[in-house]
Amino acid sequence: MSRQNRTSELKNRVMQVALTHFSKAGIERTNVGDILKDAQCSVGSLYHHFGNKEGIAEALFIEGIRQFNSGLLVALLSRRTGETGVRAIIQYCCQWVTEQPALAAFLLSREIKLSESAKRELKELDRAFGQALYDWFVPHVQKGELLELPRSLYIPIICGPTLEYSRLWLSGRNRRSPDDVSALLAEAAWQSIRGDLTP
Amino acid sequence: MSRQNRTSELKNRVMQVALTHFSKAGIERTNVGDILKDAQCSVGSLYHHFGNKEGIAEALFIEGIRQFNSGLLVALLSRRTGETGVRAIIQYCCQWVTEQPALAAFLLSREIKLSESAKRELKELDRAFGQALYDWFVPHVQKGELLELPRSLYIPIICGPTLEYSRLWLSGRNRRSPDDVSALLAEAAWQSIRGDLTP
DNA sequence: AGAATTACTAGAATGATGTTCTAATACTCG
DNA sequence: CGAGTATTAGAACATCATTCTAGTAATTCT
Repeated sequence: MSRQNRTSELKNRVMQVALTHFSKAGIERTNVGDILKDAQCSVGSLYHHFGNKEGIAEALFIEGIRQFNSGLLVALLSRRTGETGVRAIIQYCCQWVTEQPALAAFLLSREIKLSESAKRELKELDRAFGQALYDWFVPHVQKGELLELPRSLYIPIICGPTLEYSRLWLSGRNRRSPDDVSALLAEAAWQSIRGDLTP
Repeated sequence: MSRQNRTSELKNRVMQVALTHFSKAGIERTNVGDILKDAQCSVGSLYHHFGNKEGIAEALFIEGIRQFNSGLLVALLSRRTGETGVRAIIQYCCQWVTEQPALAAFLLSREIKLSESAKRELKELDRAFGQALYDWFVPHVQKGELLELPRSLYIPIICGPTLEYSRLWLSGRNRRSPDDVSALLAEAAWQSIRGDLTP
């Protein structure tokens, strides 16, 4: 196997192992030694590839956001009405959280203090994602299918309940998975954002 | 001054100082030494009163939840209709977050890994709070003013958007404070939870 | 009041653990 | 092949969180 392949396998292994630990015990409480042992990685390699412990968390975080965003856009962009779009967003979120609880718990916990460079990278991801969403929304808002709101409110209003429910479920406080209640959450999201001129 | 008073002053001082640091840098990244210095407290005292660093966080967390819950109940319990109650909840949340951003940021970040005893204490707080809310809700649901939903969905649906918006604001990503947009959030909450038989 | 107990304070010493450093190894490309 | 670069390895180091031992001051008991 080429060096490139071995290296990228090592990095993936480290990230997987780290995710398991982080989502179980949080970043602070998982110690580097355990990651090294479980991923069969040396101190030197780890610090060469990730810089420090938070570097692993950053890589996981950015990768997770990237994956979530792109999946959401796929689910959304083919929808032709405000209502089907909003419902698709909620369904996607519920399914995503339910299917990868560890990654979801990690992304939803605000435990990571990002470095400046990670912040920049994430800001750019956010900007592009927000723009893509916005572009999808505008025509439906203009038609009156969806409420006109300050731009920064769309995501909280539509996704807030789902994210909050997900946090509760992930922390073990609710029995039914987000996927189990996605229809109710979708209905609530739709009612809160529908415009006056719904077809 | 009596010893009791001096001691409780010290504990408050430590908690205030710790909150400042925690909300600025997170629990992991604030070091005990700084808290000791800023609060003029000795190592021995701190560990005597709080057990360890997380102990301070726990005390802050529980105290914050207690304060938030009781204020919310005061705001809610005097309302006589589903609509005014729901709007009061949102307004209270927005105001609370806007007025004490440091405490809000700390409570909304899921950084704390609670000890078993703290978990128990918090669970009891949660139970009592949930019960009080539920008791207020039931009659309005029965009248058809509010939707009938699984119990675990009321809080996420009503408060989700507000909490999500608050998180974004607290992390510096939105200019307008929750209090500035509370009317919009209240309207969204109301639309998502109103029943079919609204008076 | 005086003695005994308890609550609290103090800071030096310890230990765990994240990170750096130096050196060695293996791959790649000219 | 040989020079340069990416990667690996683990010992050494540095930084804290925490523990320990000893002391002081308040409170309770007799």
